[in-house]
Amino acid sequence: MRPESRKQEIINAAAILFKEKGYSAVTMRDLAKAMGIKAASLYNHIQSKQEILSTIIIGLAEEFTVGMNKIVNSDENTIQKLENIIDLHIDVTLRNADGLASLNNDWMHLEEDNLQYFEKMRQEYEDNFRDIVKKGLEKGEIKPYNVEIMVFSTLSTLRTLYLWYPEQKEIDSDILKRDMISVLLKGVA
Amino acid sequence: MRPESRKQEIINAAAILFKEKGYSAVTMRDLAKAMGIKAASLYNHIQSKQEILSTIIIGLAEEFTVGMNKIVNSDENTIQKLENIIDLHIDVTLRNADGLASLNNDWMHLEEDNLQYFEKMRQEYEDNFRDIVKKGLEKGEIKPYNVEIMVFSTLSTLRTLYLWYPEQKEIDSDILKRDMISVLLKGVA
DNA sequence: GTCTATAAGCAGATAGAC
DNA sequence: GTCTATCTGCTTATAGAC
Repeated sequence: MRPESRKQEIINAAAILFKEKGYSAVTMRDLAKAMGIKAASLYNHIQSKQEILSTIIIGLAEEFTVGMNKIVNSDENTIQKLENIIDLHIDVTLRNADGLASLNNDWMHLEEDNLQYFEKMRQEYEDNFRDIVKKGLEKGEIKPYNVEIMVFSTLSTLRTLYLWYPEQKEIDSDILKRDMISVLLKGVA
Repeated sequence: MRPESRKQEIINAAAILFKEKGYSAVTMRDLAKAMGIKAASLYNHIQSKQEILSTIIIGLAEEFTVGMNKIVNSDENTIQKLENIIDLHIDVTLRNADGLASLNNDWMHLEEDNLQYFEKMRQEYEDNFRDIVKKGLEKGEIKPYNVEIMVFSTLSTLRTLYLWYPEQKEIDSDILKRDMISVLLKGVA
């Protein structure tokens, strides 16, 4: 383990608490107790509770934005692009499952500019996803079901991985990727 | 519209607010404002904020428990059982999408007995789902992928329907059921 | 059934000592 | 970098008038 800055330690501890109870239900006193210090001491490292939340969420949202842009601009076919999106979500989940809880459930507690910035990134991510599916449908690379249903179904599974994967330590990440791709693309029946 | 009791009106208004900001971030003053009265007046109809939450969540959890028990005890094959589970989730979502937000995101704020009761129902629901998939796999009715991945993937899509379906008013509920069954059981590729 | 007034406690955050 | 002490405002909930 490489040493982390005190600020990053606080953010990591906060992400765990936010995952358990949600941003609004976690107090600075809860967070301080988890760090083994008093609440006032936290403010020597961070500016506000809000700064912790925005650091967690915006960083992750930017990772997804960068990853999706690479996939969209590649010249692979539709199925390969969908596989790469699944890969992207699994990779981010393995690296920061706790933070993804905040991104999924507490983004609405972002303030001002960060809220707008986040919503813009999320909208663009979904639009990119939808375009990939639409083009695949036009080219006959995927089945002619309702586009919104396919996008929603896949995305909601990938977005909820953070809740489930940490419990499944016995599943190797390569098997996870392979079976997740199979289940989402080819179904279970 | 049949007339609703004032208590039920309050619970419905609360479910909408809980969906938007989460249980902890919604104050009794917020709820009172939504109802057009003062916060103190709410207590003439309900005992506590906690009572509102448990009424929303426990009622829905019991609906899922009853529905799942019927499916488990039927003599249909695995694919039909999975279709019936999809049906169950779509039906409950159409009837009370707002309440499902609390069930999914705010169950951890239940207290004492209700928390234990909820967790027991959720565990049994997941166990029943897993058993259906396992038996289908043994009988060769579904594909030999990792059981946990299939259960998680399907269940996370169904659990997140509440976020997405209210936005998709142009999709007929029969088309939703048909394509949802196709996408989850047969995949998109 | 709704109101005003208010209790009792907890929230995020700051000041200043060590 | 952490502490104690404290401010200010907001939280759920109650009491009692109308």
